[in-house]
Amino acid sequence: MGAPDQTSSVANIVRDVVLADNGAGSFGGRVQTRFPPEPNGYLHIGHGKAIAVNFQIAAEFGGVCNLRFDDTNPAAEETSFVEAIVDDLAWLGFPIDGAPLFASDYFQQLFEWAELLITEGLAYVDEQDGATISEQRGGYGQPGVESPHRDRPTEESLDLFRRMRAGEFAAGSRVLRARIDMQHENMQLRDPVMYRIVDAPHHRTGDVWHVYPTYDWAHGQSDAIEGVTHSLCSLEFDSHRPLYDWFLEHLPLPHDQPRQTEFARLELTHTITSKRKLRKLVDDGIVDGWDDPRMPTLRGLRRRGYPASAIRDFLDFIGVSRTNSRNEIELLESFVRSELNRVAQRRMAVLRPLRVIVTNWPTDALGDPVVEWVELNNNPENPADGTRTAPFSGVLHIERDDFRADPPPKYFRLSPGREVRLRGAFFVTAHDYITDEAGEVVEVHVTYNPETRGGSAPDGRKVKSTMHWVSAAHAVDLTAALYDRLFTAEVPGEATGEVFDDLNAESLELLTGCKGEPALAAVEPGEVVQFERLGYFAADSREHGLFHRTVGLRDEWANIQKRRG
RNA sequence: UCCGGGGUCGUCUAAUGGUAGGACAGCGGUUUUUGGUGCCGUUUGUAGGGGUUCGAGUCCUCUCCCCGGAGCCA
Repeated sequence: MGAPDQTSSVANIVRDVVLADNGAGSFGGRVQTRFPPEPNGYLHIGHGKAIAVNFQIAAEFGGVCNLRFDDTNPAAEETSFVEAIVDDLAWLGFPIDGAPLFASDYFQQLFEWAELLITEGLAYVDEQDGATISEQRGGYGQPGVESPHRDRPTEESLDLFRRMRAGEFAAGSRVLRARIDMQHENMQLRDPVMYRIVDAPHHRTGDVWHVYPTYDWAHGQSDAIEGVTHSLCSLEFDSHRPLYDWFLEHLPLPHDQPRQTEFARLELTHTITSKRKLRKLVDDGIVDGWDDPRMPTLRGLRRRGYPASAIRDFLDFIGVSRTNSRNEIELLESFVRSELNRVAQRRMAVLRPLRVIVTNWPTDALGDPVVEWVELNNNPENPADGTRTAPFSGVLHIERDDFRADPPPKYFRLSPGREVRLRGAFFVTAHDYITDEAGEVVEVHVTYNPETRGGSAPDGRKVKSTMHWVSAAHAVDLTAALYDRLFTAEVPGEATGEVFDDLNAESLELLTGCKGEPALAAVEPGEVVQFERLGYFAADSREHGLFHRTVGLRDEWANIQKRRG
């Protein structure tokens, strides 16, 4: 028996509600959900959770999940976002069936239902300005004040509302309000606005409409029109639920009345999930765009080299609850590492080269160092990935960190007198090194042992360290852009945006002069390789020779150093 | 201030009123031609006080703390 399975594909809170409904015979046992983004930006990791929950709960209960764009505010919405969202959904692994749905397709129905509410005395046109309405709403524990237009004849409201639609009035001059209860303890029920006049053209309906429904008036109604049974949303809509229900209870619905259930949204440490802030990064040119590998957008993560399957596994694992929480980015990274460890090809590269001369390496008739090709595993985790060969010669580069003239305790890499293995090649022993005026080591001299070709000694003796290397004459220069956790910094500033404001182009850490073995040419755009001992890097899908750090490797030596202070 | 929602290891998340478990993070080993991977072990938790019960994370009660709500945003 293994460990109990705690990675339920659908979280308890949501499943329990569905199960209870099914048990009670609600919705005739039918389950239908929807993912309702507003097309005013790109999807990010936070949306991923909503996507996973909605699509998976539908799948688990044999239902469908619609992609419906909540395009009720023409101000910031664009068709390009619609296309990108459909695309990102497919990449994440939740391709939609056919064309997406739009709240804007229901504008006419919504309008007619609004007329119905007016007729029944449940809605009225208010012509006070926003500030006045807001003031009259009162405050927490404070009474509200009824609008002077609240009791106007229904015929008058109907007439005004139709003229609002026709564009007779200026934006902001009139709104349609639900007539509920100005003394309600829940502010959402104090005569909420259903329609406002907006002059901007809509990305789909153009200038046909001059009034647009608010979220509250559009969302539940759209759910009802589509036959959604379970409308899953985040915690901040909790106080909207009574309003969601109120509207639906007063309408002649074509299906059973949908039920709204709230759960906590996904937050991650070191990660900005505010669309507003992400947009600012793009608008201010601090990042290249929405797909900049430093962005937590799905396309950013994609370009950074995060496998979609790893994101899905993570989303699946964290579950859903009503507890406000913030997951550690390390947990996501562990899923990324685990997938990449399985599939990523291994390559050798050095970021900060240190020249190594093999003093006893043979030369040919012309006096040039001999070149020998050695065989290396592409991925020890998967022998089926085969081997490759790399050229070895008398002048090499190793990582600067891999040599210490004066090694501290527990340092197993190269140092004077110490024998180490150069991966797949030979054992070498350092016997000398050269420093510059500043005392920096600039060159190390080693001797190799011809008996150890392939990396093992005939006498079976062990070495404590195996190091990666590249042949200086054969190495290719890469520009490895190491975007690490940028928008990031711990919580205090993150929530308020202070850290965000500190960001600038200089924050970018760019390392150049990276040397890599020729086999790198075989890396396809977008493909992720593991540079041994350095981490996982994604070859950029657009710019040749550019690599993004996907995620680092666990580094025990770094931990040892950290502990020593 | 009023209403609503929450509070289980450091972080997330489990536990028909019946042994508080898992993952990540940490720590210590071990294996290893990556200080990677794997494997083994291990530290740490029910916000607090009362109560009901043979037995409470779970039920009752009081207190404390956190989050959300007064857009013509979603």
